[in-house]
This record gives sequence, structure tokens and C-alpha cells, in this order.
Amino acid sequence: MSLKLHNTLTKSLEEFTPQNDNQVSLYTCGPTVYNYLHVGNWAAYIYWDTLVRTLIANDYNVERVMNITDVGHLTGENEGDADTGEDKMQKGARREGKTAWDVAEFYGDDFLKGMKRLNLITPQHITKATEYIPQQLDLVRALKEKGFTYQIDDGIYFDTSKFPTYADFAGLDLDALRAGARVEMNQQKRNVSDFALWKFSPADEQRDMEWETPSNLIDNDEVGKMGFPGWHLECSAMAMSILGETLDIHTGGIDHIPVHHTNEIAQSESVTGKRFSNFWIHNNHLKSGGTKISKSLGNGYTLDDLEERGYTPFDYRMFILQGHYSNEGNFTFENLTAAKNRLHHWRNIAALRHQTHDTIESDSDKEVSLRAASQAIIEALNDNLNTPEALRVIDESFARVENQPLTAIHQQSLNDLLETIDDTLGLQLRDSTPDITDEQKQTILERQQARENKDWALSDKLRDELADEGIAVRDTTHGSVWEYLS
RNA sequence: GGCGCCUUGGCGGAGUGGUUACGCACCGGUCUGCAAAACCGUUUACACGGGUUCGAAUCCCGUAGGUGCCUCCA
Repeated sequence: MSLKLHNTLTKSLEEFTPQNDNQVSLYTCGPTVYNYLHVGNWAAYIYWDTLVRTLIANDYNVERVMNITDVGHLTGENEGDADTGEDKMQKGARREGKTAWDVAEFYGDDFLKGMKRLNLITPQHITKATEYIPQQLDLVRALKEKGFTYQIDDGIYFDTSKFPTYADFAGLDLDALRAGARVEMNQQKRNVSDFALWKFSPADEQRDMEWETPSNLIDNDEVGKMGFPGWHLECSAMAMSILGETLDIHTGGIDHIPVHHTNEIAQSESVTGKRFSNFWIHNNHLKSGGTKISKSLGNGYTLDDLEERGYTPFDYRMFILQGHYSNEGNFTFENLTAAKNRLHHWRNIAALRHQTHDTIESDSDKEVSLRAASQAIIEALNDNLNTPEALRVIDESFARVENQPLTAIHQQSLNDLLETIDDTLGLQLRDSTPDITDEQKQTILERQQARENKDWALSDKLRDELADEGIAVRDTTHGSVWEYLS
């Protein structure tokens, strides 16, 4: 069995092999915590959670770092705002009348809570950019000593012309970029693609977040000059200081290919002389209502928005799993409802593990099908995280269960299959489907008795009682089966 | 202006040359004391125009539509 992943570095499907045996180092670009995350943001974390779970299913030990960007990510002109070039954190602070530190803490906590709500595995290292300032300054210093930097009025920049393969990762055409520039770039920059490693605080503005620039980084030895890190620098510094100079896998959004990740590669490899990451995996963007998610359209729903409309985070997780990470998805409530219904159906299959009926003969065909499904799920995921195929496998095997009471041996196979599903897809099918109470079981027996006596009034009354407790009962040729009401 | 991606049935969504994946929805049927569920079945497909091939949703060219990133900063 082998895991294949699409590597942006080579633009091809490659067999994944880590540097060391069964140890995998993984870096995920985390959120900038200046607002709530919306469905599009969350999609990426669900995709990467699936990656982690797939690696684990392949017996790899995963050491994962995910950053939380709490400083230095500047707004661009596509944000729909007039004021561009401002630190997103400062902007959030102004909006809410708080300090940038408060904003970072509030939304950072909300992000971590959201990860739990979606049942995303917590990375071993969740790093805040503001807690890795010394490491970032070390990186700037190393780059400066090797001659890759230059200083201008507003900061210390990386000279991309000194990294000959700069354009390769994203297939950039730098001449075209230059020619296509409609707005004049900062005249002091040497190349259009040069980017700030360390920005100096503006003279006319008091920033909430700033640090003293070490004098040995400044050309004119200006003591006490305050500044803050560039966004790209943060990721390289945090990734390398924890995971080493070469990562096995680096993940992120497709939007990061031409700039953020290109810059990470340039600055990291300029310092180490080694490849920064062997695998780069990028997720496509989710649309909402057929268009890009944007604040002005109000289509960037949060987890709270979904819950207010009666959808759980797991309904959403199922929705995301129905698509492939490399394709554009389209979020609509109609599609979310389809996922919700599918999940509800699955939960009622899961509930069958609590119910046995000894009069049914063991069906070895069914048995084999359930056992093979676990393997087939992992094979689907190993094929570049093909979650739609994994879901198909599950539907196929669930259909074999025929939604009837199981014999004990099927019960065990079903439980094994559910374990695989929960481990790889994180749907918590077992945790969300507890057994009914002894009283409820007794009620079902009484109802069966009433039916045998053709006491329909009593039978219906007991059925209503159970319905009030969220339990439905249906009658099959093999007896009564209970399930959860939606 | 530069670079890229996409176009499969009502809605999603797999599928890289040769048995209408699958899910959700809809309709019909079976079963049932009733109901629900389940099961069975039907109906809607591969944007358009060419080409390659015995054979294309799948490969090539073109057209149309959609969409993303960049274009100060990042």
C-alpha cells in the first residue's frame, strides 16, 4: 500500500516518502486571527485533517506545526477595503476598539474552539508568530550575512534577484509581472517581487505590536528603531525552528502559491542551501452560492451561522468530504442539507451495532463486504485523498447491511468499519450514536407485545412516547428496529 | 495587462479510451394495522464545433461561458 499525493513542486502525482522511516514533519499555514473563520477557511483545515488522519492510517508518526498569524499580515486591495497595506490585526483592533493583542487572543481562541467543534486533530505545535520573534530575527540576520537583503526606508527586504530559481515554483513570469504592473511599486525596491522580511513601524503611528530592531540588522546602526516581522518570514522561521531545515510536507491554500509560499521557499533555501519542503500540497478554494466568498456578499458563513440554521459542524464536515480538496467546491444550504441527510442515514446504520437479532442467519457475503470496506476506504484516501471515493465505498458497504438488525458477528464487523471511518474521516459516528436506555428498550418490547395483540392504540401511544425522546421505531420482517429521528 | 483553473443528469460529485460510480432530491412500486423507514425500479449527463481512434465524458485543436490569483503592500 502506498500513499500518493499531488505535489505542487513537481506538478504531478507522486508517491509519498518521508525523509525518515515512518516519521513525517508537516507544516500547515494557519489562519490570521483578526476575525471569525468562515466556511471557506474551515474547508482547508478539514482537508488537512484528512491528510493527517490518512498519514496515521498508513502508520506514520506525524509531527505537525500550525502557525497562528497574529502580526504582520497586511491587507491587500482585494479585500474590498479602501485602506490597504494595513496590518490585519491593527485593522481588527480599530474595528473593535481593542488592542491587536486582545483581538489576536479572542479570535485565536475561537479558532481553537472551532477545531474542536469540527473534531480536527490538534497539531502538536500551534505557534503564534508573536512568540517566535527571536527566531524570525535570527533568520533575517542569517539572510543579511549572506547578502540576500537590503534596507530601504520602510524595512528590510529580500532581494529576489539573488535567488535564481525564484520564479520556478509558481511558474511566474517576472518580466510580465513588471510590465503588467499598473500601479507604481515602491520606488526603492530593486525588483517587483522583492518582499519585506522586517518592516519598520511607521513614524506617525503607534502600533500595538512592535519590537526593537536589533542594531546589527540595521545598516545605519539606528538604535531603538521599532519594527515587526513580514508575514512570509514568520512561517519559515516557525517551521524550520521546530521541524528542521527540510519539511516532508507543507500545506496551504492555492492562493499562496505565487507569493507566500514562493517567498517562504526563497528565504528558507537561501539560508540553508537545502530544499525547504519535499511536498507541497494546496487546496482549492470553496465558493459560496456560486461565487467567491467575500465579506460584501455576506456569503462567508461561520460555524455559528450554520448552527443557527440547524446544521452541525459534522454536517459541514460531511459536506466538505463530499468534494475533493483540489477542486473548487460550492457551498449552498441545499448542498449542506444533502450532506446532513447522508450523515443522518449513516448514523442510523451505526445505531444498528446496538441491535441484534439472533434469528437472522449469518451472511458471510455481508461479512466479507464490511471487512473489505475498511481497506478500500484507506486505499481511496491513499489515492491523493479521494474522499468522494471513500464515501462511495462506505455507502456501498452500508447498503449491504440492508438496514436490518444484525447478528453478533456482523455487529463486530460493523463496529470495526465504523472505527475506520471515525479514524480516517473524523465523523464520530460511534460517539454520536449512543445506545438507547433500558427503559426505551422495554418500551419497544411492550410495543411489540401490543402489536402482537393487535392493540393498535397502545402500540401507537408507545411509538409516540419514543418519538418524543427522539427515537423512531420501524417494523421489519425481523422485528422492530429503532433509529434516531432527524 | 500577466499567469492559471474549470465546464458531467434537478443539486452536488467520482471517473484519463471500451459494463449509465455514488449521494441528496423527485416520481412509481413492494412491504405495512397505520405510519415511517427500508428495499426495488424509472427518468434527466458528460458546454459547443472539429480531429485522432475499431471505439472518447476520458487524448488533440479551436469556440463559448464561468472562475481564481497577481497587477501598491503582501
